[in-house]
Amino acid sequence: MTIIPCLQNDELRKRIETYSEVLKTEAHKLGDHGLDETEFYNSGLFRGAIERIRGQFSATMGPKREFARHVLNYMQDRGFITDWQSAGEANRHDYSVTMPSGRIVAIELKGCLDGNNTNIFDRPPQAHEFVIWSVCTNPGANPRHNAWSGIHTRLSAEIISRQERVDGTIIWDMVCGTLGRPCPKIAGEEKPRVTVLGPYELPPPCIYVFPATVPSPRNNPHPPAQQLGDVHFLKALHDCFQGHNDEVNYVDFAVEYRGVDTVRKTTVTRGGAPVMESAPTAIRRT
DNA sequence: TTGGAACGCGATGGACCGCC
DNA sequence: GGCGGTCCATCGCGTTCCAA
Repeated sequence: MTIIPCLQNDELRKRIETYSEVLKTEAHKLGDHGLDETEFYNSGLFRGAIERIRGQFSATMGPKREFARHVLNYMQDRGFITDWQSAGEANRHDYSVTMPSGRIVAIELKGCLDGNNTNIFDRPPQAHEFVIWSVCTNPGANPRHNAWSGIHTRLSAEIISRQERVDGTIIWDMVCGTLGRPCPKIAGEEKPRVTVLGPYELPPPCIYVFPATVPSPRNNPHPPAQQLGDVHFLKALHDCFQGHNDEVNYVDFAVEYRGVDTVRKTTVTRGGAPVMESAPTAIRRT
């Protein structure tokens, strides 16, 4: 068992690696820069161009917000949520959602979860629920690495060290269910659970439910994960997009002191069985 | 010694804001 | 409206640490 059912497309990964090698060795033949091979690779032109393209991809939030807008409108149209609005640039979170129960949910949109940026979040004081939603638009990314890195390496350490509660994480985007990232949850189904939503054809989301309280070595060393129904937005998303109960992931963190270190053990349970468990790993914060 | 995990940093673009 | 500065976002990579 693994932390997330889907996996990196191995063929695509190999093709990316092969192509990037070609690009590195043949790039001087492209364009009209007028440099010979040695001059080209010494000029910084190649490195600069690569960084510029990468930055353009990284900084483009448009398609991610478009995806979230489609999903939230769909949920609102069907009564799973009452209302939603963009939180605006002044706020640290991206969306504020009102549930039929009246609860206010703050949603923070993130990328692939691997990287220090995952740790940049603030739970707004008015939120009854706070959810982090990973929208990874890179079909070549490794979902298993990113899910584990995000939940254990980044979020668990941040939740514990900053005492900031996160109710859950969603790993689900427009690449899910495409050829680049086929969804094992619906593979082989006679009638695949696909929701057609604007330009997207979406399998059920991958949902991770976190504890209701922040773990603390002395007072609260091992709080259990909440039930899905405790986090209204996650339950609504699960129901709206045809999730099965045995597909929901429950995450808990056990913390303790070991010498000068605070260590945490992250456990992910799905379908009643542990699917991933870390060793007790120290939180390093300088 | 080596390989992998953890995590901070670098390079860049986009959004916003104030000033002219 | 255009320009420049600032802040914050992204992902990949480098460094450090530790277990095998």
